[in-house]
Amino acid sequence: MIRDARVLRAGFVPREVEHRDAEVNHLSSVLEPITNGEPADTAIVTGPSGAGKTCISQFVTERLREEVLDVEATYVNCWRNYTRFRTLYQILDDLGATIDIHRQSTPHDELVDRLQQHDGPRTVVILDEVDQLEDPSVIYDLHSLPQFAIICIANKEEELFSRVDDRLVSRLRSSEHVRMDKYHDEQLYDILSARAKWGLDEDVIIDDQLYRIADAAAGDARLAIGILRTAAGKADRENHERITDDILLDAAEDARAQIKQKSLDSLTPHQRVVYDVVREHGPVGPSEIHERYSEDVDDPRTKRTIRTYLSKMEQYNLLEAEGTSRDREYSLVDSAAASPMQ
DNA sequence: TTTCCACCGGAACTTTAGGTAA
DNA sequence: TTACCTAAAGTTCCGGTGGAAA
Repeated sequence: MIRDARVLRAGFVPREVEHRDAEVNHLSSVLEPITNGEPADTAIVTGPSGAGKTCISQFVTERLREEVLDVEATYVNCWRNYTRFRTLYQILDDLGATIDIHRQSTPHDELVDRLQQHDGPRTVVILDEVDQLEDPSVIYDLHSLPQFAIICIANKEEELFSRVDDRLVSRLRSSEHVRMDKYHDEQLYDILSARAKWGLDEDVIIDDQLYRIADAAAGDARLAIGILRTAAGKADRENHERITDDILLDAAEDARAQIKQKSLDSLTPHQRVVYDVVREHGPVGPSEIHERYSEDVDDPRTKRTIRTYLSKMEQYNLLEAEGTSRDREYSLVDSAAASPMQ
């Protein structure tokens, strides 16, 4: 049933990108100077989740590396590498320059120095989910190094700009912006159809089912491909010749649950207790959350720390807050209710 | 309209934990 | 072993905001 599982994986970069010609050309033109050995401008790629931001950034970078011999590329997910240290470390690690760097005893400045001294080929640095950085000054660090071309990927440019200081805002505003919208259902259908063509045997899934996945994913290509992957995997395990409607229904729920579980796995034990309090008692106010949380753990953190946890979980789209002041209440985000499979 | 107070989040400070070097 | 260094996590303090009550 599954002809090529790679095609259905989340991080797969296709040979051809569907419906993003303008954005691909725009980003390619920003990186163009690199082909002549000159420094390139910083690019900012913005758009909603699943709009193909990471995909086109990697696609353009890959294509550049095919054209030019002396170009390196490195990818950093700033959600997982959210501190300045981890981001810089990840880049140095990709360049093979971290042998004698240690997490606790190497100062930040030494990592920047190390990057400055990097005398290898010009390097494209893709900073994905850059709005998740705790300390965005790392963008400034990289911006000042001409041998690195930076692609900053974020959901909303306002959120990115609101978190950086003035000197960086003025620099980023003069950067090239590539703005991307959600995919339409027809476009999502084309993407799914191409993935199904290369990844699955013939007649495993019918057009109507692909349209329903596109509809349920509501413009999010990552979710759409996730549903297709989950459905194909389940049908394969259960020895079906084709994907049935029941399998598709389950896959839509599973794909959403997997995305949520990924966020839950990144929580610390204390954060998890806070999440569970909201899950069991929400909608619930901050005072009650702290009260119940304090009953459930041996060494409770302060209210201020809990506020930081809550705000982090809001960013992860695990919780949502209503009200602005004394009427503030937190509850779980019900992602499944957003766009159920028909 | 004023006052009270829960809540938010920035800034500065402290504690913790892991690593180095003598 | 110990003194010292650093990043990360947590705490304290405090000004701003906005809903509720006087």
